Amino acid sequence: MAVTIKDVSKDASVSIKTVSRVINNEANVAEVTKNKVLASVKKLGFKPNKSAQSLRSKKSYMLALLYDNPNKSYLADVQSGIFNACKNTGYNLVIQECNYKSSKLINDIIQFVKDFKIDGLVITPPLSDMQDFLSNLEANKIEYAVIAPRIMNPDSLYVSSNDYEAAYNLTSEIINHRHRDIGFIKGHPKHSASLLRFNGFLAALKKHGLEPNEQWIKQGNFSFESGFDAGVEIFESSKIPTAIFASNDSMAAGIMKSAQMKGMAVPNDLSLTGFDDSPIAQQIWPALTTIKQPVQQMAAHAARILIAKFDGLVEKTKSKEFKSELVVRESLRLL
Amino acid sequence: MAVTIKDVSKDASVSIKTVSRVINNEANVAEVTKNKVLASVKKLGFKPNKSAQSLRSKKSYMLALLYDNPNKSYLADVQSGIFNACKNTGYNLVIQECNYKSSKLINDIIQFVKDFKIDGLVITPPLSDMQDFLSNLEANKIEYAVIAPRIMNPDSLYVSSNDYEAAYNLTSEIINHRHRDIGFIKGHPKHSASLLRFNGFLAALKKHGLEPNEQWIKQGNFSFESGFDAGVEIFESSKIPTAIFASNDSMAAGIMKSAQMKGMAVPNDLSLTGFDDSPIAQQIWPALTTIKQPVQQMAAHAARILIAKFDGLVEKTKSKEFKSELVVRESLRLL
DNA sequence: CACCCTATTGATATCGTTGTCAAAGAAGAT
DNA sequence: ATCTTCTTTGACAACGATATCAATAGGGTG
Repeated sequence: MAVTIKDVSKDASVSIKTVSRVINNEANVAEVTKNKVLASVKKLGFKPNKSAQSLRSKKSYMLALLYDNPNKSYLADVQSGIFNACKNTGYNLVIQECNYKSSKLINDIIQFVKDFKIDGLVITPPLSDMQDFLSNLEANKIEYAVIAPRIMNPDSLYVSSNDYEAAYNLTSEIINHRHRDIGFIKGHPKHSASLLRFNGFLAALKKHGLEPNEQWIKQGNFSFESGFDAGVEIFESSKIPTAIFASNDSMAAGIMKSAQMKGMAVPNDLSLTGFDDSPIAQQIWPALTTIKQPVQQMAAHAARILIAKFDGLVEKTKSKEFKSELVVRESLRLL
Repeated sequence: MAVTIKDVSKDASVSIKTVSRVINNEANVAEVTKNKVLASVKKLGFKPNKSAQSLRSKKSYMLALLYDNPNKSYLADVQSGIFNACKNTGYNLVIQECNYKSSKLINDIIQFVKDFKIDGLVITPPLSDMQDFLSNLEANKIEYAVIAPRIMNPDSLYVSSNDYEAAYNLTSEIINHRHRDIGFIKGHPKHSASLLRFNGFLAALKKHGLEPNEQWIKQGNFSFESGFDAGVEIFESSKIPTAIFASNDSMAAGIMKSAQMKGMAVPNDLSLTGFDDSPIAQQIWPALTTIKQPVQQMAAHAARILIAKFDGLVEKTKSKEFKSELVVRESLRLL
């Protein structure tokens, strides 16, 4: 039989309510009493029963991760980050796959949150950019934190990265390698990061007095296949760029495959850069020059600010922008 | 306020205990009563409160996935499979990363299961092959199902795949492409699949009257890097094989990278095959000939047999071996 | 010194289920 | 017709925590 609050109260010779006060860090408990109780808690190895707490307090101690993202590596990192943040907080994570195109989405999610009494949601792109979805959550008083949203409302909980700046820097790096004819593969149109990366790219071109060439700018969706298709199209153009900036690594890998199938060698015939520093960046040859994002840390932070929002025990934490860094590998060469 | 069992009991004019009986599918409820209750349940949209159930019945309705596996894609598939199996069963999944080398492992896990009152564990390789770990779980009366264990105890819950047979077939396919000099990269030594695949390879060689060449047989650990290193070593040999069978796709990708760095082209200078049909198999060029395993389905089945074991409601399900299939792509060529 | 206020503590109700046990009725045995 | 057994049902306790509210003690104020 496990140790209950009753055992602790007996051992510490106080009422169960006082024990409850101590473990919930409530105000107005005398220091002596508190220490006495804490000693008993430790001595007996008491752990509050989650179900009982949950039943009485109407909290589930569960977060849910909402995603509609085919990128397994990204998802794994996000999950892993959240799990780390949850450790020792008493919170747990459930994972909910969504379809961002579904018209029932918002109702399904509200139902899901109600059914499982989820305390809060961590929301990843592209869901994090669907304003009506988010306002709907708010209208239903559902707590959430978003990862990489388009609009960073200072009142809301979010984590973001400096996509614009990073894309600007990466583009500058390409230009510094004397490339002038640079293609660009856009990311998923619903992800705010796509626009930020594209704008960073355009700004860097402008800064260096270069004009974007529409023929070399293709719409992708962050998938390997979309990169491959974009590559095929670009290589059919009359003139071929000397470098291509793909908005993520999977698409860069897709382009590389299409280039190799055309008989072109990277980086000799074509320089290539990605974004995210996902595992594939190093698993192809030549390895990709890319931008490394602290995805795990971002996800962990999202979970932390969310928990902090509704859990008095936890230290308050704020929304934050994370910095990413340039990783130089072989896929980009000096012209 | 949510609908409770009390509301249903009023609506159906029966006692709460009878409602409880119906929702738990207990015996000895008259058909008429049952239907009456079910009608009320549906009408009111009643969902039992998990916390209350859990508190009273001492079940958590939670499974845990134990893993120590660096392969994100594999892990994502396993998770996804389990989540699918959990849907509509009322069970949930928590994920617990482990370190199979840790001496505290078993104690940590037992503590974890006790703390969270986990109903059952789904265990992936290499943990699924640690006999003392598993016996220890049994001694502590912890329910578990293993994925791809070395020893398939008919009394235990497991799912497996036909690794031996698949490796045999894939090797035969290589030999049918007229290769005689075939290298092999072993998988992680603690994974039972590694041995099965290697044995399947050896058996096929033998069947076709070929001798394995020790120089071309390298120990890997399923990681990209280990494949890369094995490739580097092999290509330093006096004689180079015409084909290499890597025990998984990541290692095959590693070999491909090392080959390309040496200036060798796949499949012209070297044929290459993988195993698992993970995303990377198609994200490199040329795409890998490999073995497709139904990982998601296997994981889902593992969850189902586990739930069936301790949940009377769910249909009984048995341990099962899944069949994998050969996927022919460009990385293997006819000599 | 009487009064009020605040800090501290505890007794008991409560959350929404399932478990225990007994009662009532139906069916079968003698 | 009576006794036994089985099926069906419900009243109420219990799970282990938090919430409510009242009681007590100590300190400050006029």
